[in-house]
Amino acid sequence: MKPAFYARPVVEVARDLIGCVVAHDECAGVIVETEAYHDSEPACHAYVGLTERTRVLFGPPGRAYVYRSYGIHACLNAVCEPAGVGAAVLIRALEPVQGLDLMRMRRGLERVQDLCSGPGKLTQALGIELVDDGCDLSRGPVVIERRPHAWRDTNVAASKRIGITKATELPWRFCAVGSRCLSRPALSRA
DNA sequence: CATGGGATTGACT
DNA sequence: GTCAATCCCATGC
Repeated sequence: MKPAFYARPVVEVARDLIGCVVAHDECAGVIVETEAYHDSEPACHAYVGLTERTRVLFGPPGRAYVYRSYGIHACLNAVCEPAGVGAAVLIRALEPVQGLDLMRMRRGLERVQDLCSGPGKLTQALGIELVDDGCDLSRGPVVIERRPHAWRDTNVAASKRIGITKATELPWRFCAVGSRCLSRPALSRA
């Protein structure tokens, strides 16, 4: 999608990205899980202000923000809101739709539900790495495309974000209800 | 320049 | 359920 899609409140974009398609290097999957992050809350990398790492986060919307997690995994985000605001949507899980065998090779696993059911898994499956940080999501190499017709009316559930220690109460995680490719079930306990 | 902490995953008890 | 792997980056001396 074009930058205008991302130049809106990050929580809205996180919900609207469910059902859209991420594509890179002959592989593609439908987004079934996202989380919103905003520089006003301490779980967001941009909370510390403008640094070399957060430069892309504070830049124009519609770019990829890719960072290394736990020294091992790469995680993919879509930068949102106008330039000057540090906000992004973390892509947490996909349902694979193209390039399944290449994904299996990169992951070393066979089952479809093991290929992209987590933020570190999907970047490995699609071959997304830190070199993709800052790339234009409407031009590539990493591309996000609008929802296929079959995903037009997907039911979306909101819940608390996963794996963070700060601002844990915000209901900024969004899941496609019923998907078998989520990193964790959609409904968190109470 | 040294240090500590992750927006995680997979293997193991 | 627990825990190590591993590197980037922000912070503090």
